[in-house]
Amino acid sequence: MSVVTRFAPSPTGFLHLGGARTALFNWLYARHHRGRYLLRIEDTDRARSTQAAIDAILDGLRWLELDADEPPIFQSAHLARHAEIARLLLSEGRAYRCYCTPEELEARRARARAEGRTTGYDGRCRDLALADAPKAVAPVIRLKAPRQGETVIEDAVQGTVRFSNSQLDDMVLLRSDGTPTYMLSVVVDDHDMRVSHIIRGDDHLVNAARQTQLYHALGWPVPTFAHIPLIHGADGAKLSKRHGAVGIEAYRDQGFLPEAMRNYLLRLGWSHGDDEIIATEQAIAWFDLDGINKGAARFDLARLTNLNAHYLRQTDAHRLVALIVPLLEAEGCVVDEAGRARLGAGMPGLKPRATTLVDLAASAKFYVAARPLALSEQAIKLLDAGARARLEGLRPALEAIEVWNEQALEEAVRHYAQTADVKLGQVAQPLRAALTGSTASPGLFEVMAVLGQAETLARLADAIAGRTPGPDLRGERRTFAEGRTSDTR
RNA sequence: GUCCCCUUCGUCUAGCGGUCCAGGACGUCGCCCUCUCACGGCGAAAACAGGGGUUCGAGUCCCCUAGGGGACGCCA
Repeated sequence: MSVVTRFAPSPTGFLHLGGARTALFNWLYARHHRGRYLLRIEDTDRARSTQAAIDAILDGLRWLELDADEPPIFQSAHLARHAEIARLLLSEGRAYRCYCTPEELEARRARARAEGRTTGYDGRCRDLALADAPKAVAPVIRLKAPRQGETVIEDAVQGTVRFSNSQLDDMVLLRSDGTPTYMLSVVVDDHDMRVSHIIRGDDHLVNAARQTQLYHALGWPVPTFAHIPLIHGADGAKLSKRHGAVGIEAYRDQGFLPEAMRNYLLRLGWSHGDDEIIATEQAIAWFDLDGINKGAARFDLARLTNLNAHYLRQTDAHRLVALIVPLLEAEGCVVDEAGRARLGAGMPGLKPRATTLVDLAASAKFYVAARPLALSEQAIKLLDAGARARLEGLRPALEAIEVWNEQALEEAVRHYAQTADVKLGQVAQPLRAALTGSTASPGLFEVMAVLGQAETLARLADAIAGRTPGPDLRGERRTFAEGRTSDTR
């Protein structure tokens, strides 16, 4: 039997982490078995489904590079087929018309709850004679579910889970307006799409039992279920409902790489021994259902950040430059070809210091910033009269360098420090402040080499002369650094 | 309230009856490297929820308790 998996989000919100991981697992499982992975948009709730949500989900999946093997399937396109199946069950006596109104049901539920009884439908219309049916109300069609015995699901993750049929009421298949419910639609679509493995959040575990009853009533083979535990927030509560609209795109905007996200999500609830860094190709080779844990996992931003830093270091300079240039331009930097070249040359020193694309861009900004450079407060403090005098003293040595490379620069600076009888740091730190506007940066000699002789000397001259942009610009710089990390648009 | 699921360091987890006075990773702390900040290297603190069984032997199997989560719609 060939493996067919699907990710079936309802477009009523954004793609959150739990959904992203469900998609990942389905995708990996299909890839591992050389099967097919499909995407189905469950848009049968016309009132709550929105195009914006559909776009957000599609965008998120595209960003994560979880491509489906066929164009997305819209469930709403199959409504007639679903209704037909409901009527088939009705004609076979496996379903029946129920005339209870939503108001009556709600009232009964409230009473049952108050009296401490089960709130499920009591089945009062189950054996209603057609003659006794109220003419005024449009009926729904409910499944005539078994009342005795139990419904057992063999879950690839949860194991054998038993539900007493007395706990499962007669679910609505077709609404009074003739549209199918989710319960009917999933079963029919999964069957029609020949889905072999249903991998989804374990909030669907009880649904699996009800759907199993439906499969039985239809005489269709039951697919393999794999209910994966939910992802909880750092506070231990369900992620999707209590953590607002943290769509996957928020992580993209915060500067995370899709491969880091995939690795993080993969290890949340699934493991392969002690392996932590698992590239996607390796994940495809290793992924299986019995590596999935049963307990819920909490989201840990520190871990995601660490993984992201790792993948950032693995990424070549060219791609990183392409990724941060838009961020730099959004901050008003003009990045021309020379700027790109500088950024690319500076990447080896920038990469190990960054954790996200956003802070990579922030720390790379000095390479493409216009002169005179904005200085951080600490940098300004560092460039006191004494420091500027030292820079002045160093200047001739730098001007005299003919082959401008790291080695020559290091020799020149160290030699100056020695002759001036000061520690290297007393020259290096002011120099760093002058060249980068900051007290922390990649290695100084690398910075100078990348900047080039002309730019280096020009920035040096600015610092010695005390030229800085106005305080308003410095304020803007701070806004840049702080604003990006908390930006969640 | 009813039903279902879960419970190993702060977090993600390894462990599928003896090799576990419980291993790895992130985070934290210390040291080293060092022109700053990182990277990196070395090291430290840190967990089997509690109680009963079963067994020669239990983190591993069973039961109970506690705690956590999920589901109970003419939503999906």
